[in-house]
Amino acid sequence: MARTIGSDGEKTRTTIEATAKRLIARLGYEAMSMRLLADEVGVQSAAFYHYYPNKQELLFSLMRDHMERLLDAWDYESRKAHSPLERLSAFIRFHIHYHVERRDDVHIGNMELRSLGPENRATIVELRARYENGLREILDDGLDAREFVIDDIALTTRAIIAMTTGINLWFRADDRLTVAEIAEKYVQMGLRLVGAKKIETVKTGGRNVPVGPKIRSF
Amino acid sequence: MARTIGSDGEKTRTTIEATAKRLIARLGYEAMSMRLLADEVGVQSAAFYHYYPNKQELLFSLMRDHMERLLDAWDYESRKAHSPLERLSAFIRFHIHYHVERRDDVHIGNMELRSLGPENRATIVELRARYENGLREILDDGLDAREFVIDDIALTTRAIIAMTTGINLWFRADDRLTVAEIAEKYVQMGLRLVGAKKIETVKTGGRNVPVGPKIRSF
DNA sequence: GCTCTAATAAAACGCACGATCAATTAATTC
DNA sequence: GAATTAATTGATCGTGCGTTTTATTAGAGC
Repeated sequence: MARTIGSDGEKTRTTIEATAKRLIARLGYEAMSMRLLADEVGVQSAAFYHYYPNKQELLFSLMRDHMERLLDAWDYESRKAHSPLERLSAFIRFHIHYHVERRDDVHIGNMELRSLGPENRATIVELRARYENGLREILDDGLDAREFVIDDIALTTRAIIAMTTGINLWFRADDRLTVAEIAEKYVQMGLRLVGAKKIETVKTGGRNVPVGPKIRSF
Repeated sequence: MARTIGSDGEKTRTTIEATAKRLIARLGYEAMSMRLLADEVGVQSAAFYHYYPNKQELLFSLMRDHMERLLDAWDYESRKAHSPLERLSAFIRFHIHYHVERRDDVHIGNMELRSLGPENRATIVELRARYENGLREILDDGLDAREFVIDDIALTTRAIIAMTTGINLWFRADDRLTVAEIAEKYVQMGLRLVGAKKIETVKTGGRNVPVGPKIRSF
């Protein structure tokens, strides 16, 4: 046998990517063999090399695509909020929702940096830094506007990223809290961390809109 | 050749453990071959099996020993502090110092859970939960004593653990801040997170001793 | 100094790995 | 409907894996 009936390159490529994500997230890149991947996809292992030159390139492609989608999504989302306080809340909500809903991507992004070659690793590290800078800018602006009280912006940035990303380590869909509830609790913790107070909001047309006068912490 | 001059079981065992830690932390468990390990230790790969039944048992042993040392160390350290506020500060300081000074152990503990078999994994997960409970109890007590304002103890516990453990992702010894300075900044962030205020302390005989009356947040 | 045990070397086992190659068939194009 | 291109198989390559077996030597105990 050779080409199979109903075979479709685009479909196979998509299946390979989805399956690889699942397997790498569960087993780790090194532990996922090309034979297992091919089995799960339902093709011979040689078919893979029609789509990628090698295993490493697949990993890199998955990680880079994830980071680019993440940056695009935040870029789009960040336009909706304006004051530093709103923007920080929006960032935390966005980060949590995006990460919890893409566990495999995020897990691979966090665990498999070391499985990348030096050049590929550098590319991903740079994309991560760019994402982190999105948060850093918010804290900077909030400090300038005297809305936040922050001792060390770099550390606070990392602390907020770490504590929110950490949710994936324990969150299960059948947890006592929904993602949205968890996100709100983390927004509160984040606001505490930067010395701001939680503002009251109402849902208006699917958006959270602040109520009452702007609160300054001092 | 067989047994070599000056060979000493205890010394070889120690070298194997130290080398394995280094290699697993850098390359990952799956990516570290027994031949490389043996090469770095300076023996033939067969010699390893005089000390461990297999590769998996080595990993489990490293992870379990690390967790037991961690629990013992905190058990000892925790006796020194008394009020919830002091205890939380002590926990954060301890956690950061211990983790930054044992990067390889911690990295393996965080990254290689999935490389363990189901039973071994369960054992380590239980030890981790026990450690986390140490922090949870502090938050519980602080809430009971009205010293802390916490919305959700479970989440706050995880947030503090995540943000402090995250330091290892970026800290380098030649950073602009020393470990001690970083620890103090995280203590402040931790206290903010639980709605407490940082207490002034003086160094007295190597210990941090609070100054002035106890501060209540309400 | 002999005996016993601890610590290793050297070689090899069977297997699974990532990757390649030639052959073959389905789908597409003209 | 022939020619071309896309998609895949099946077999195989060389390599490196974790582990085992056997033999051998160094050190410890009496």
